[in-house]
Amino acid sequence: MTFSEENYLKTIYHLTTISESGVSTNAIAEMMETKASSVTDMLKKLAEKDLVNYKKYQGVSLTEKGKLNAKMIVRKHRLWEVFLVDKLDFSWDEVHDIAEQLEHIKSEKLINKLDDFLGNPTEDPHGDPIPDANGQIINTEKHLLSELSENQNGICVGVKDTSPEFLKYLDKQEISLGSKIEIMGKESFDLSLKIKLNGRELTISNKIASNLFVKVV
Amino acid sequence: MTFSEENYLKTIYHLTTISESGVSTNAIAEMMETKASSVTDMLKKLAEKDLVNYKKYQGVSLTEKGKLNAKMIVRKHRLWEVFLVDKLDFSWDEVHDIAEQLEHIKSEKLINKLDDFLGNPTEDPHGDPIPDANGQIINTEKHLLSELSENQNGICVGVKDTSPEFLKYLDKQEISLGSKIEIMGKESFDLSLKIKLNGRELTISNKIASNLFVKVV
DNA sequence: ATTAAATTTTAGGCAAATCTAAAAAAATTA
DNA sequence: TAATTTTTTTAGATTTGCCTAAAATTTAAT
Repeated sequence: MTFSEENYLKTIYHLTTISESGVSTNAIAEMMETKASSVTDMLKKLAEKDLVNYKKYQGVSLTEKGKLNAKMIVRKHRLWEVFLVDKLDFSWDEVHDIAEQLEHIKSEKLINKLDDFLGNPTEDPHGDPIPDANGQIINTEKHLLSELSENQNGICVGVKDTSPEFLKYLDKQEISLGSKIEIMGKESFDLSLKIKLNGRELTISNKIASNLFVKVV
Repeated sequence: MTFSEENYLKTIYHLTTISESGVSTNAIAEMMETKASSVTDMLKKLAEKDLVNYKKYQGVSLTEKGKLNAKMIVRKHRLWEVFLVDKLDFSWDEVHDIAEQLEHIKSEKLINKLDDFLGNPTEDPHGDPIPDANGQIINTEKHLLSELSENQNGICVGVKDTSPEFLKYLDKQEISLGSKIEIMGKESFDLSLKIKLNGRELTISNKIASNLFVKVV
């Protein structure tokens, strides 16, 4: 499989997990910052290889084969991210672009040895699940912090927005995966939250709270 | 720089270190298992980018810029090999093909952090020197084991032939980097050597001895 | 010094992945 | 439902990297 084919597969996979239904040509084009006509070309090629179900004008979905391939790419991407953060001491806002390259390295043995070396992690530095060697994914129940009500407690398990800007903000506030968050109060006017984090009280906007995933405890 | 350009640069670099003089189109084609006409095409492109000095029918050499680029690719290749062997527990005959892919990952920060993580090694698992971040190479004086005479001692510092077959043979004989080798005797008929290795005596052919680099002690 | 052989380059083509512009189909709206 | 808008596909070019076959150049041999 070429890099380009892998990138299309990954994009279709991500779009499917967001909306479940068939994926449109335009949605793919937009996410990949390419033209719809280029997408059509590639979809034909992927259909030829039995990686997607494609019918003209009808949108596209992954076949089982395609889904497994996509999961393996996601697996590689997220394992490399763990490597970069845990072993090479990158911060979580820096790793995406490098992992984007590393995810295309072809060697099953490599990725499985890397998995062991990292201690078989189940989540990447952003809290997203890492598929195992068979494509199995363990999903921890997660909620947006903004959905919790007063006096509920959560542990930060992931982010919705993964942009460097947001991640840097979190670093500044010392919010990271595993942080324990208590909802002290919710301002009904703007939905901002007063929370207790690492023993310290602070206020965060609804925009922040709706991009933080927590596990309710 | 594309993968293909990087591969050409690396090939020219390796051919230059072997023979010093200008590199011929055919030599490149042979090493890369491609056609001479393809090489010509690429040489024009590299010359355009000021990475090689190229005159029709006159062979090619690297510019300073080209040489530095090539060294950085070699640096990446060899650091990744160290990672694979030291951290992921690959054996030295398995790492070449994977490193061949990893060497094209683009991120200076990544490679320098990897370098630190590995403890700034100066040699790869085959004993070949690793250029530093500035392209500087520390060359240890090395000789072929076959060039030593009776009663001289050496420490294995590298291999000339890096084929999996040869490397597996060495593993079987328990010869690795750092092994101390004493020349007990040399058979004038076939130039085979009787050596002492890790306290144990064994006989090796001239073919083996002329593919093992040692540091004389 | 010619001729023959080997090397290298040019010319023309092909496949992958992209693009623009135009045509076709589907969805939306009046 | 008919017209309009949006989405999607097709048609035709372009670029990169490769190929084959033929021409040009250099090297070697007689």
